[in-house]
Amino acid sequence: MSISELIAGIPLFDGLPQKQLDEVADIAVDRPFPKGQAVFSEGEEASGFFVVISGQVKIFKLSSEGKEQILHFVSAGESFGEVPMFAGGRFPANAETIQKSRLFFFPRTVFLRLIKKDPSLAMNMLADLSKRLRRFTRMVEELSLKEVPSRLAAYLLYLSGRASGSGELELSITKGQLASLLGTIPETISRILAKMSSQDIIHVKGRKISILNRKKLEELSAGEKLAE
Amino acid sequence: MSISELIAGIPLFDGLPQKQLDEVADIAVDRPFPKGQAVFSEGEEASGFFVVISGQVKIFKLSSEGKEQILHFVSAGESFGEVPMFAGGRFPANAETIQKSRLFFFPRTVFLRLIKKDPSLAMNMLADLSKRLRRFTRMVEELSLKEVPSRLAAYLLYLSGRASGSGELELSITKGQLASLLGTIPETISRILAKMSSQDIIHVKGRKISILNRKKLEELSAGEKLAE
DNA sequence: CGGGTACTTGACAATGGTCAAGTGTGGTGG
DNA sequence: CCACCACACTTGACCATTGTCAAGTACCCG
Repeated sequence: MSISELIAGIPLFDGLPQKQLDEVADIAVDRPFPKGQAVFSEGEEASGFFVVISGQVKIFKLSSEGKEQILHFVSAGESFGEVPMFAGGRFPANAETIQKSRLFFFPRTVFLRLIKKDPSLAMNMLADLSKRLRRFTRMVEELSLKEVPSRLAAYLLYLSGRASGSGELELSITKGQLASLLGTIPETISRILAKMSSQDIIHVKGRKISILNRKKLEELSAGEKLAE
Repeated sequence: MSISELIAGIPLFDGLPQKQLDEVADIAVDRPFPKGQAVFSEGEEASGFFVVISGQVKIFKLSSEGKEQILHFVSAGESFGEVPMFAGGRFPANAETIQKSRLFFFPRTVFLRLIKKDPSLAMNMLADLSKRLRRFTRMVEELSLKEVPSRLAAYLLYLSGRASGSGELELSITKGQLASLLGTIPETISRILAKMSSQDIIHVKGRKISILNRKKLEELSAGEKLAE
């Protein structure tokens, strides 16, 4: 598949005229990454941003003691690292591949020129950043207003929403990473999954989870307490 | 002061040519609000966004039990409610004045037209949204990786940074609101301030706080524990 | 001066993190 | 093909942090 075709398939560039797409394709730098490699680190000078063509990248913050809070996972078609392009300066978080990945890198200055010329590209980026702000809004809400069982329930419902079929879903990440995404630790996830299992709300088999009682999950996600 | 002059003083519109400024001024709706009035609520259909001309607005989320997490305070010159303009749909949080305020309202469709025509306005909005994303990133980090004394220390340092003179600062909000901004409750704030006082790190007199030991505060903000 | 709100303080409970000691399980090399 | 190792995961005991509830004090505004 040519670079041009790949670019055309990226939501961020959706709806752009062919001429613009070609210009974008011209400045893309194709970069392969092995699994588990840092793409950039917090505080590093930002010279551009990335789009995931294949694979998966995690964006995270580290505490002084090394505990990590995952902000989100970036999958094929999604971009990351644009914030410093507009806000200026440095990356506000760390990025690391969790699978063998292929990324396109877009140098800052060249890309800025494109945006300044093309309002529709700017509109796409505005929509993208706005959606991300909304996700963060929800994330802050969940971290501060909900306890872990609620967050986990919400996440399972979210996964099942975009999964195939009924209540069968498979985690694409380890439970440790799930814990970090929900702002907690693997032990807590283990305990809560065990509790949910024993109450026949879900059934867990390795990384496969089936939802047995969706209504109960929804109640939990809305703030109801998980019984002992 | 004319609407035009007020518009010209808003950072979001900084650097726009006079012609654009006039167009923006033409669509602004001048709206006064008394103290403590809702501007919009979460989930409401968004028909535009707001800029604070004077006064102060709090943006917050509510849990199912009514506990509130303040996302930020918006002061003169700053805007809020733009997310649904680009992401579509509804407001992701609540907005309420905490002082008698004067707001300008910009209807969505008209403003979108302006942006689509003018890349420099789009660039300003991109910079604005990016800065906000960065603040949220830090907020998520603090909520999940730091304990309350660290968050409070960081906030005091942040205030003293933008305050006049040395270590003298005055809270512009109640301690209850401060608690909600830091993702906790007034009692906890009380206790930690008392502890910091007794260790001569700060001195508290009503809403006036003096920093006596900045180094210690910086250590706390970096994750060090507050002694008993 | 009164009344409401903000704030403080104490006793208590619980959520969830830490530490430690396991139990799988998948992948690699012998 | 199997043994072994590393790593993910589980489970238990413990405890720190922080939220809840209750009561009382200070303070501002009319």
